[in-house]
Amino acid sequence: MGNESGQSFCTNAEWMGRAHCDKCHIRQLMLFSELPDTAFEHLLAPIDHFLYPPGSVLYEAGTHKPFIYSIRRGMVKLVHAAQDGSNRIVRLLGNGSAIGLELLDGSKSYHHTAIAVNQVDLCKIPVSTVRQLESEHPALCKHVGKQLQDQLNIADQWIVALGTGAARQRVAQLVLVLEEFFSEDNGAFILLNREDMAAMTGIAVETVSRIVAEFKRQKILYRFKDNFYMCNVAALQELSRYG
Amino acid sequence: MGNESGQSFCTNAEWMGRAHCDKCHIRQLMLFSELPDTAFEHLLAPIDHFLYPPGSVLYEAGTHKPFIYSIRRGMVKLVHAAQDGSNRIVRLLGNGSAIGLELLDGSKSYHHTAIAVNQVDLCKIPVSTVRQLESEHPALCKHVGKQLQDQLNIADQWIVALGTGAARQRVAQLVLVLEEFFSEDNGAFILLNREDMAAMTGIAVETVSRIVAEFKRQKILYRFKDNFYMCNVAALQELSRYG
DNA sequence: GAGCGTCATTGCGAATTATCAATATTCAGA
DNA sequence: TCTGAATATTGATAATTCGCAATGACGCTC
Repeated sequence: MGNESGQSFCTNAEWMGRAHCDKCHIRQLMLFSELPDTAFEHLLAPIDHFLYPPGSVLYEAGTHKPFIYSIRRGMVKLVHAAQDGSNRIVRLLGNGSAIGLELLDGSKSYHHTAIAVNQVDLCKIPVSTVRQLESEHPALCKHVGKQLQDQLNIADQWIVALGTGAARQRVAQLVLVLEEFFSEDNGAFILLNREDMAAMTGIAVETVSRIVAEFKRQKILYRFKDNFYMCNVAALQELSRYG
Repeated sequence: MGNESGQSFCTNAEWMGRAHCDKCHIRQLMLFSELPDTAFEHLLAPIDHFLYPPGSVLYEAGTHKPFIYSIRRGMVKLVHAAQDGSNRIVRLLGNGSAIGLELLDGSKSYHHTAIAVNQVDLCKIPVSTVRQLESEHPALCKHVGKQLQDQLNIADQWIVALGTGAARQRVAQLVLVLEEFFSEDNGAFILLNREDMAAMTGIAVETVSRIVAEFKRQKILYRFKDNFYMCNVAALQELSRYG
């Protein structure tokens, strides 16, 4: 159960400039979808746009910087660190998700540590800006609510799929989650390292490795290119149900 | 892992009359806290007030009735039923929590089955009423967001505390959760039955029973009265960390 | 291409947990 | 108080999973 996670604390984020929300080509996916272009004309604090390399720590649990983040592209893991040094991945979020929303609800600090899994492209939004926009555009409040509801759905799925059943079932479910939410256009997805997979399912690293290796031998899971994999969805669904 | 759950579908709810939100003595705890008394003057659809006996099914996953529920008193479990007949308890909610909020986000049906654990006193609020109030009082939207954030926090805690570690640790955490969130004024709390405890932790019923019995022998957990128990919090915290 | 560090895989014995079956306890009614 | 049904506890054994250590695979640098 213990995974020490030697995640290096590199925050060599590359600043990509001020965000131009009014011209953002993916705004319909983001937190500010449906706000009028004019909403961004009088912002008191700037929204910055960053590119983080894999492994970057976006923020740490217990700290407080007055920013929330909207993920344009890439995968972020929300990690809960236990006192004994082990850590559990609570949630995996991708394109269009907003993180750090607990700050909007009055929380003094972030509830998790957020770490970039691959290269992450995001906008860093001051809490004050969100509040300003919320007061001028009450509709934004609904979008925040929608984000929360989405994350609640993901958390529930996590509990049900990754927290129930034997190890083989959980790993099968995990691969299905990766396939469903994080596959690229070509249908391939990043297979996380075994340590992360263990931290997501609550299973020992070696056990995860054994099961993944088994899936590979059975050709249920196979490498597509680099660290991208593809899988036999039907076979995994069968496994996830009946072991 | 398989628990068939012979939960009887009894919905012998006792109607307690129309709710008078403007005079509700616990409104500050509820979804409509901080709305002015006048907010309730022109409601198009009525808010009803019910008392449900233990075991009542408030609603079932996949169905849709246009109501959300605000729990005034009592404990409700949100259950996810798997195809194989087993079921997992995703969340336990009590006084002041609102359930069925997924309907506000456009979901066509409830995401879980909601079952009263003990006697539950709640208000049944038409979705249309919430929408009406939201449009007249944008502040309500924030309260819905707060409810969602609260539930997300609970779900995260569930993942971390009840989904990680060995069986003994999980059961210890579960008892601590019951103690923290559901103890009465006298500090005692209902110890759920073993089947429910198993469905919350993802552990076999017999294993849960063994561990609970062990706790009782060690006087870490002891009966206070009827089905109310008290526990040694420090000892359980120790156990939850180091097995 | 050799050397090196990191991560994945595998073997193996120990510890934990599931599962089936039997026994005890509790609780609601009669 | 007695009785039967539902729950809880316990025993025994099989299956799974853990945890440690060894080995293998891969990428990177020199």
